[in-house]
Amino acid sequence: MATIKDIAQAAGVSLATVSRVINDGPKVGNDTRKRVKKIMEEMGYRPNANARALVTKRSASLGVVIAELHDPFFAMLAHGVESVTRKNNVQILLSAGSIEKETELRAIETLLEHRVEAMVVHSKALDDKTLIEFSKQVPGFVLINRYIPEIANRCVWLDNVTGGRLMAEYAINQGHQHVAVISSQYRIDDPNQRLEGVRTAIKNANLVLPESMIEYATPDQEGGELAMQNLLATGAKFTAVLAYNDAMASGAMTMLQDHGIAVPEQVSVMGYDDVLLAKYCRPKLTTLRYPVEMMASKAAELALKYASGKQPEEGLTFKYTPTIIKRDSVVRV
Amino acid sequence: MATIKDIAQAAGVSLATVSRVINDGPKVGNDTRKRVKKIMEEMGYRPNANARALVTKRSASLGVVIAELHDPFFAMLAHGVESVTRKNNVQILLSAGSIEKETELRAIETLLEHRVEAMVVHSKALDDKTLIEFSKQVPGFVLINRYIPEIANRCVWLDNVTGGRLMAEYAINQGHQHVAVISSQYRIDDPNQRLEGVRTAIKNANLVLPESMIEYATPDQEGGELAMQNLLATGAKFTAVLAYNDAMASGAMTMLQDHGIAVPEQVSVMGYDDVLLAKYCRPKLTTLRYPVEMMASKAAELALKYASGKQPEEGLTFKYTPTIIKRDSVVRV
DNA sequence: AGATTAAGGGTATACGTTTTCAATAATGTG
DNA sequence: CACATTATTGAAAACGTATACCCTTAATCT
Repeated sequence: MATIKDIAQAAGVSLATVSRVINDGPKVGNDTRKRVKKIMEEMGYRPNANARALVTKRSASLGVVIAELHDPFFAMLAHGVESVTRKNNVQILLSAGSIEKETELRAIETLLEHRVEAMVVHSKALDDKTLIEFSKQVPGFVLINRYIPEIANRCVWLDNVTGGRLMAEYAINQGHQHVAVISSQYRIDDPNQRLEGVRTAIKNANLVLPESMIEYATPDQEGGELAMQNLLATGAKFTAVLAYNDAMASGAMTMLQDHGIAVPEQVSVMGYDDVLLAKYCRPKLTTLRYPVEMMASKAAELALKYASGKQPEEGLTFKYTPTIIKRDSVVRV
Repeated sequence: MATIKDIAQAAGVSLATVSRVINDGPKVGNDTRKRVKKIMEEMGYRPNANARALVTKRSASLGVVIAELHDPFFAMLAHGVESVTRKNNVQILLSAGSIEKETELRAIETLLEHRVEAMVVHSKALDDKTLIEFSKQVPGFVLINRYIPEIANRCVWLDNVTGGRLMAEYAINQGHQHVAVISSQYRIDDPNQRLEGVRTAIKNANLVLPESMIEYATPDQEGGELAMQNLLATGAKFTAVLAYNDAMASGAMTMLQDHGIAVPEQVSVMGYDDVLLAKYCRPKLTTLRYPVEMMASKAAELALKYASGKQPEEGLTFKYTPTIIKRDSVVRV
């Protein structure tokens, strides 16, 4: 592969001149510029990004750490990031961390070895201290779907407590007095916060949520089915089910229908996240919209901004609040 | 950030020795090795991947070109690749090409600038010649979901013609004499090949497929709805619908149900790809399994293998054949 | 005892860029 | 025409790492 040196030789100029042409530098004559460009074209020259990153100490790439790509939620996240990196001619370096401490750590470290100065990180397994430490090493370090007070201005997150509250309030306003909850068995922040919001709303309405009306399972369709099966087995009475996410909601609906219980006529179901599947399943899911894609774009922009030297403002954070998307899985009683 | 030089100084050894320690090189005593390692740990040393790539001419990363991340199909593809790169300690460089010539080209070129020697490429917009040219420049160049005879040993692809045939044969074997087809309006290879297979099967069964029974639309749920609407509007009679993919099938089902037509009792529907949604929608979709994830892993392994110097065998190619997944959207008539 | 070898470690160069500084040529000014 | 600018170019150093080659020293062999 042709290097800058080859071009210089072929054009009869110095390395410096060629470099200036490549970077549209100012101090080069019009005729030489044209000549060099022509030769670059002919020889199929391609700048070496590694050499460039080495000397400039800037990598023109952004690191992304997510859990699992085949989860639609993360696919949307990645897409949100990609749309802004493409605009800015920045390359994406992708690492999956699968919500495991070891893996998340290695993912970030690999990115660090590549000297990316911008990073969008989705981490649930690492503790606050570790992440704060990383944020000191990487100017454009941004967390998504997580809030850490000490680095609030690097956090793009969803207000899950409010989300949970909105969800429950909506069900209650639709006349539901007996609600069941299907939560995730992984005790990371998100399910806890959503549950907390739900509890608050129920308390405010002077209703009760017995522990027996809460089922925990894996946050996917199978988990939703299983949780609903357990709920039905206990013989508990409820007219609405609030699920941790859309996949669980979908599973719950399937199980209800399999038991001859009509959704939403006999039992209403609510999801959370508004991923693709919410529109595809039947009945269409009433859910809470988590604007991941928008948030991911925001995070990427932020990361790029901070990376380019702009200092994060103090006392600022990027909080989003989910909104109810009314479809067909909830009905007034 | 500490460099090899700093470590050498702190440890009172030469650069070469430190480098040897880092790479588990042979010519260094046990005690020095330990001492250097300890100092590296203390100073938080991290090798600079760019410098390393520059001097070794190897990048320890694999480039991936796909269309759009938020399409579940590509999310699964990316996931398949990721699972093998993680095992091999290789980083993913991701570029989206959105099935546009310009964008796909830029995506590959950016990857080339990073000097990745392994690449898994999903390209539909670039012509054979261009891709063959690239394959000469990148030792580990592998195409996924595309077949080019000249570089057959670098192609991991699905036999779409056979897939289309299997699909139609299944419907016919279930007694369906009048089938409609919903295809993609984008005239890239895939829909054409699938359609070709369908046509063959119908001809073999001495049935006919009038052009009026084929509708073209965007390959998503909306497209499926629209296509079905058009089909219904013409008043055509059919008992089975073969869709280009699962999303279109799902849209078609929705529209049928909205018109009070029961699926599968009155009309059977078949999808293609077997993405997540096929299991989530109601009735569950009978579809053709496209083992993307497995194929993507294969492609990644191949790319890494070729990149490490192993020559591609002549006269070899990696063809996969889809299989029918029987669920609930097709019924015997 | 001298020669040979092996182990451990150091020196220096290369990888492909960018960028600072100095040098030259071209242009303008009085 | 002499001088001061300005525009264009070149030489060289630096970025952080790997490695081929050379130099010690001590151990082994004849």
